[in-house]
Amino acid sequence: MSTKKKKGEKIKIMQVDLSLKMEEEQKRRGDDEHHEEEEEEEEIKADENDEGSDDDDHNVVEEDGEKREDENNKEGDKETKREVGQDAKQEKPMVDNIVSNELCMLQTEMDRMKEENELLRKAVDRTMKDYYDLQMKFAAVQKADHHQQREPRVFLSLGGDDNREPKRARETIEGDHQEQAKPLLLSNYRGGDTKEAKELGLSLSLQTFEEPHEKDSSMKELASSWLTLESNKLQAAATAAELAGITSQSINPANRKTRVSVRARCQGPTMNDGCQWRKYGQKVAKGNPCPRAYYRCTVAPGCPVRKQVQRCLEDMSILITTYEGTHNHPLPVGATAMASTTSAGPNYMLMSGANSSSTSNIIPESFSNQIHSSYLSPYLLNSSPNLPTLNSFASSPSTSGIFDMSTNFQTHNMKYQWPANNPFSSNKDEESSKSSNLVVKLDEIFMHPDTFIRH
DNA sequence: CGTTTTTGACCGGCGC
DNA sequence: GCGCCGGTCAAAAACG
Ligand SMILES: [Zn+2]
Repeated sequence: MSTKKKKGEKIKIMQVDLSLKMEEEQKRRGDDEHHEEEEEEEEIKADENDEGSDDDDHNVVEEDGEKREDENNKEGDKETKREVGQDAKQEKPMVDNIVSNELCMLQTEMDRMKEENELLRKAVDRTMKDYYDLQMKFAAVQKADHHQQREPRVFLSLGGDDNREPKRARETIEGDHQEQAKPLLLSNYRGGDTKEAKELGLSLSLQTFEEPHEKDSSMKELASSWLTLESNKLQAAATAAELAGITSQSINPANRKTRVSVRARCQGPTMNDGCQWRKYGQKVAKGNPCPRAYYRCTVAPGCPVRKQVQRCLEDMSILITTYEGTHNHPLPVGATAMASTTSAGPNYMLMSGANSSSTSNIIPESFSNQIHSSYLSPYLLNSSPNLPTLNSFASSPSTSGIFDMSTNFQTHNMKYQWPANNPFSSNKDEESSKSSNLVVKLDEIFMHPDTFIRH
């Protein structure tokens, strides 16, 4: 394959590193007011996770609800304030003064916070806009000089062979990411040395292969982007991407192949992404003792989408799944976002800076096993499907931050063991609980992670 | 009995 | 041209 790519096909890898610090910052500040109260609950939950880790669904649902409440809290502030005020009035005169003083202070404080919050929010919006503009420009530039690759890197998403060179590249590149990702989300992150930090991401990579003769035409339409949004927006984004992908499909039927490779911790032979697949072949790859399995989408008769699944040879618990092509049909309800990722290909290319080829995309097992993406989910549709802007749920380091399910890494001894129950230690769970909340925002797309990948 | 998996044959690209 | 290799086909087997 590698040879193929080198020669016959041109691969453009565009990497946009989006860290959106602003957003994160804002988020943190904005949410802190509420999180402080909830942190305890979260931790408790984390503990629960420790013991019975298999009730992912359950937890997710709960946490999801929680999360929404959390979001609502901002609006609820006013009410809260008033209520407090009323309460104060009912207090005895003695205390009254003190209380009212405190109240005033608190109120002013709150107002201040609100203002700040708004400012930050605006900042975020601005940033997003800017980013989008940049993205567009980038696309334009890409158009213009697609012959001179900016950061052309050839990588393969699968196969033992491609782990060599790309790996280096990834490491260097990811070095940057880590530094960003770490501060961003993992404030409590402790495990980290570089290697581990690498895993921070749930990054998804997409490659576009252009048929030689189609280079020019297809190139024009291609824009690769990484975007990160607030996690709840991610859904919308994903959906948008899906929809976009589908529509564009009809217009522009797969004249280019997209590839998405996903790494997930998964014990089963394949991860259940909600799509229907028929196995049509199996081969042992050269460098890897583990056989590679080839599947074809059977959801619709003529669907060209294929996927290949192979265990990572470095860590057998990791399953590398590479999706290729674009579905010619809507995905079934309950299909994984991953499975649909390819549909985003035509419009948005996601590239993991880290270049997927080797390690960038890792999704916790539970995650990979039960992600529903709900194509056409009402929730998703609500969120604002038309933003042209968007992002891919599966993108970059920043996203990875968002999904940050990666935080935890432990010893290296856990190869081959990915216990049904949470194998990891407590502090990790702390983190995971937090991240799970984040993840939950993506609810239908991602599920609460119970295991994590480390490398 | 229809569908999926298994598995060796087959094919095309590529390097030598 | 030959052999290697990744990928696919398809007949047979397994499955439900
Ligand atoms: Zn399909």
